[in-house]
Amino acid sequence: MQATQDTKPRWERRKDARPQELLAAALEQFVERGYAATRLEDVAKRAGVSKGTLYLYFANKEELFKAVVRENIVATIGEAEQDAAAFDGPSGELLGALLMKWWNEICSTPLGGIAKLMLAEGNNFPELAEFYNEEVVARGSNLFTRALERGVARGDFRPVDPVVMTQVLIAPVMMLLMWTHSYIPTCDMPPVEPGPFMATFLETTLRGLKADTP
Amino acid sequence: MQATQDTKPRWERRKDARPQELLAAALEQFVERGYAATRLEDVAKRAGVSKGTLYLYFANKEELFKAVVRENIVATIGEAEQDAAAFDGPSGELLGALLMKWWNEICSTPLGGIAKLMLAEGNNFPELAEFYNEEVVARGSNLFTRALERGVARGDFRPVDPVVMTQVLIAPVMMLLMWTHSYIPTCDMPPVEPGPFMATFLETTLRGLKADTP
Amino acid sequence: MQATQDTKPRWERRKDARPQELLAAALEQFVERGYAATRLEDVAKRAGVSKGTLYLYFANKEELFKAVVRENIVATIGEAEQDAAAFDGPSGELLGALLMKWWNEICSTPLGGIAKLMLAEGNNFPELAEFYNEEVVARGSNLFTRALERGVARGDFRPVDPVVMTQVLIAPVMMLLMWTHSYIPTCDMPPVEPGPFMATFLETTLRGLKADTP
Amino acid sequence: MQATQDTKPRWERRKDARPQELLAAALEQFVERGYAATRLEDVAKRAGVSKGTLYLYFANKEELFKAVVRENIVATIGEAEQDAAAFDGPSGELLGALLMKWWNEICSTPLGGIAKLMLAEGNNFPELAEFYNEEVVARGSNLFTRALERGVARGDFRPVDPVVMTQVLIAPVMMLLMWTHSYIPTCDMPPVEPGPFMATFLETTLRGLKADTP
DNA sequence: AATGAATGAGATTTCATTCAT
DNA sequence: GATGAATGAAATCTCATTCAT
Repeated sequence: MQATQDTKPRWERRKDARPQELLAAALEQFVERGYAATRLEDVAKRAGVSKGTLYLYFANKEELFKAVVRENIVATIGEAEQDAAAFDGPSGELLGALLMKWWNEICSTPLGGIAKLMLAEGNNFPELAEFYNEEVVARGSNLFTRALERGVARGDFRPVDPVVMTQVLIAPVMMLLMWTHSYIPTCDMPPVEPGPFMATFLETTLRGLKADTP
Repeated sequence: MQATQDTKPRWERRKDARPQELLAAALEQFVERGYAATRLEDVAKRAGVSKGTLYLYFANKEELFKAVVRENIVATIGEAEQDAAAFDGPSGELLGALLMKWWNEICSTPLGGIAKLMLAEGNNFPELAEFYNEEVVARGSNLFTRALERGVARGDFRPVDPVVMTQVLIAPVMMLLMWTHSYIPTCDMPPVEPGPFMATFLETTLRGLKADTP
Repeated sequence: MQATQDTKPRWERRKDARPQELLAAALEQFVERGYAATRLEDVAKRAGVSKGTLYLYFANKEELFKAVVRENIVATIGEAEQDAAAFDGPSGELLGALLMKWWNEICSTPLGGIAKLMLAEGNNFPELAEFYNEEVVARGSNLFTRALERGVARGDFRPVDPVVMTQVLIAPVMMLLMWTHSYIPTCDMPPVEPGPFMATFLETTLRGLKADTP
Repeated sequence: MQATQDTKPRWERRKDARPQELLAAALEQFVERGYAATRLEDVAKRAGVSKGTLYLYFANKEELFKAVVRENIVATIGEAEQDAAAFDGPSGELLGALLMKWWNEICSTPLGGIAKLMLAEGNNFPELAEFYNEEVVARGSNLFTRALERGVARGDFRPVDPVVMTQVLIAPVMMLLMWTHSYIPTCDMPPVEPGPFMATFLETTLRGLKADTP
């Protein structure tokens, strides 16, 4: 099992691994510096290759970025969709679970930096914005909207507009993400601590959503 | 004519008048394109002057940006501090008033674009970030934290950590601001509408903050 | 008259002259190296300016090239059109005059290098080819075709297809142009000498065109 | 099977076979795109081998090009030299036959593209130009010059300078070749059609060459 | 012999900043 | 004070050539 069944010569295994290494380096660099400010040479240097090598695998900066998104984010959304469909219990719990999973598996990881970046630079790169909205934002929002509809239908929640409420729910987490990936940590501000923030937010919001008891 | 009621020497009055136009143009351009992507040539064109003229009044791009912030945002915060100190009534109302004022007078105006920009690009320009935190973020947050402390002290609110709760309160408005100034409006997503968003958010949060009734 | 009526300061006169200097440098460089092999840095160096300066006057390499063509060639064609319209005499003379003028004023000058370049590289730059055909080739060919039609109509020439004959007439001059602007002069081949070539060609062709005498 | 009727050692036979495919691919690519614009990767792809393989057979791009010329053009010239020596008849016919053969067997085939390319890019690649002139241009021109000398000596042609007249004869065919392999066919110009062009050219030129009848 | 991943010099283009007028 | 022409460093992308396997 641990003995190598891999019969390929080393350099060929290297070739297979190369795109992953480049994508990892690109993710780090994009998150650290943003899209426009990321120089492909730095991505290359981080991956330990030359500028030219990047172009063997990705046609240009834009395609590199899209590949990072596809590789890292799109996949995760599918899982969450299945989790939500399978859930059976009070809607407050479903909502809390979705939000925590979203936070823990995407927002708090380097991937969160991608979301920040899109919000920050989407205006200047319309094609990327469109791509990101279709592949990520639209599908992600849906998850929460459906959970809210379920909650209202079951009487778990007071009646709210599920689309607007989705935005209200998403906003604090997105903002926590923005702060986490922004200059804030390096400043003398009282730092935003994800644990207490999420707890306070959830407690407050789920209380605020609860159906009025007569 | 040459007698001056204005105590400033003449060249300084001139120096006072011209920068206003430059700052207005710079604000618009920074909001539209972000800090890094703003070309000084476009700022100059918008102000109807030459590129060189900008350098007569501002040492470089960074100083121009700082001047924009000082000119537009710092002043407004003082007012709000006074309003809050003078308020006498239920803390829920105070909080709601502060949040709405913040939204209406800053976030929803072009100035909101500056906040977005700092969040988005602060990492790449640490000196700007530090400046902005000291002059804007720190003083602004304080307002909300004190209102929360007042509410808890008066028994208007259930006991919460006022610093964390400040972050939870600020987050959705900041996020609304991000969305308002981002690519979202141009996409096929259901648009985020400030009115319903703020209403839903306030209703939900103030309910969630209310002291438990025995 | 020779005292300067020009009231502009020197640098401003320089500004007006600048585009001309750049176009002259570009013409030389394009002719010497071809379109693709011309580096804008070399054009700049030849004009004694920096790379960036070129972009103050021409949006990119393609526009620079088009400007060279417009500035130098398009104008000359208009003149020839008027000359031809005004001509009154035997068609053989008209044809000879047109061919000699074409050779003397365009083909044998650096401008001939542009024609060579288009023939050589047009395939790789379709937009340039289209531009050049519309502005130069189409209008130029017309001149000869009309002169041939006139000659046949007047009985100066035996009946020939004027379009095909235009091509046959143009071909040797074009080829002389190609040779003149090609590597040939630097080789140990017997050089092609324009004077005898044109004389021999005209003599032969005009004899061949003459209407049969009964 | 292993007994060889072929006297060459085995590795040399192999080395003989493979290059043919590479040369064919290189010819096509050079003709299609020119020398400088031809990427060795495309040549390799066309030949169905890897880029590295090219370097096993040809030291570099330049040697590859020379091999293409040797392989395809140099051989053909020898044949024509023999045909001309054996010809017995009126010099007009000989000249016509040589020109038509040249057109049909070289110029109108892909090989014509090589001639175009040399004329177009020779300036930028002096070593190639020298090589091409020695191997191709000099020997080719000779054929026509000798036929003209023969015609003048026999009284078939009026007295002309055979070297200059060679250039005048060659020029239209070369030009037809240039047009055939240039952007012209793709333009809205009246296309140059080889059949009528050659007929018109030959008719006109042979008439123009004919000795004056007393 | 054959591969194809990797390299790095070099080309076009952009833009904050300077400075002669 | 005001101008805007000029600069040159830096970013993206290309491709002939090399070399480990």
